[in-house]
Amino acid sequence: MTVAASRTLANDTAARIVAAADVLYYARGFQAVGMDEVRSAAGVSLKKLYQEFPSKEALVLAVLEARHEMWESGVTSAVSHAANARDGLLAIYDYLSSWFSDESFRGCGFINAFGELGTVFPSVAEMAREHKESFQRDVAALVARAGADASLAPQLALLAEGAQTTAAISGSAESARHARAAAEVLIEAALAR
Amino acid sequence: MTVAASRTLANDTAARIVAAADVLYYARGFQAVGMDEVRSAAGVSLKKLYQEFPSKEALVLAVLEARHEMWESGVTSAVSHAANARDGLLAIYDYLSSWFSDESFRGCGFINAFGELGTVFPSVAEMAREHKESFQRDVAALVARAGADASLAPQLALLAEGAQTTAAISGSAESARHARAAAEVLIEAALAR
DNA sequence: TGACTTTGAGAACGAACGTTCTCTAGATTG
DNA sequence: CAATCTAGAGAACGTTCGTTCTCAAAGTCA
Repeated sequence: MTVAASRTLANDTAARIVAAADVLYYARGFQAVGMDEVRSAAGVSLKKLYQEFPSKEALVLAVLEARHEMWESGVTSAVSHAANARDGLLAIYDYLSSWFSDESFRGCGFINAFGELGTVFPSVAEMAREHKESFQRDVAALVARAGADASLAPQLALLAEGAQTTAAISGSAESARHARAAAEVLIEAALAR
Repeated sequence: MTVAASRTLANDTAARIVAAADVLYYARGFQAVGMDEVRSAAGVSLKKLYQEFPSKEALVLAVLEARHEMWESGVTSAVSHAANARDGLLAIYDYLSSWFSDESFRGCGFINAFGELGTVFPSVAEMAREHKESFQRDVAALVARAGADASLAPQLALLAEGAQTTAAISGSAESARHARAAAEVLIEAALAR
């Protein structure tokens, strides 16, 4: 077996483990899902699992990393289909709306991870912080492109954050509509100034 | 010992247990704190602990109940010192700001509980839902008193929710300022219509 | 083929947790 | 005082979990 092939195989295995763990962790919480259940869902031996991820903490971090990339590419894709920066900002809330409508939606995985593991694994808290900062930067870039004052960005981000937790707890996707409506008012006011 | 005295004693004991558990649960998470640690912090025997709360689930629910009442009275007090309904709405964000500045602040306890225990204890998920609905009603009542359209209420609530999670993860209280600034714009726009 | 390495299945281990049980010392009551 | 009840301290129990270890089967290569 060539080096390239073995690396691909290893990545495939790791990706399969991460995908299985992500579904379980997100649906039921990190502490409620044991390594043995991940092993079973991923169809892999416990030895291989610990070979790819030397501890549960490492696996959790890999899952969050993958989740961050999924989020980032989802937002980027939604924004890129908009005609201009203003519509791009609003597209974020449409993206949220479709996410909230997904049957498996259970809030922001990073907020959940922060609350559950933030104190026991500081690395998890830091990863959540990085994820949120990354989103803030994305919004700030769009706000700048739209020609609005920079203070608009954290306000729009707050609406997105609030919509996520509200949708999770209420079980309804309507918070995305409310967030979008509020964002429209804030953007209009910022552009009129 | 009279019936009244024994009831008071029982309530004192229960309140002490709840207060100790609240501090521990909020600071470190529910699953990270065992019954024995609660027992030790409350200075009570394990037998008495289980006599007051027959299970950890019951204790968690009592802690959330107490947290809800603290939140409710804090908001009510902050709002009541405002000159009018509009200022009352803004006072909510000032209240959040002072809460975020507290060293022990670690996000909304209900959001944390929902993420950590929502799937294993449906009663916890329902309690979080009730808490958030209660807040929505409070905001809606203020919005009505201010004479603004009812659609403003969920928008203002989203800002408050977003500020809480953002403050928790970022470790900064500035999200309360951003939320307040956005709320001012939304309220002004709603009243001008 | 035959020696050696790798792998998978799952048993095993040590720790932690929620909950219950035991035992003893002190309080209560007739 | 003697008999009975209560309550506290913590041992014990059964389970779960993260992690490691065992052992036999399969694969590799000279």
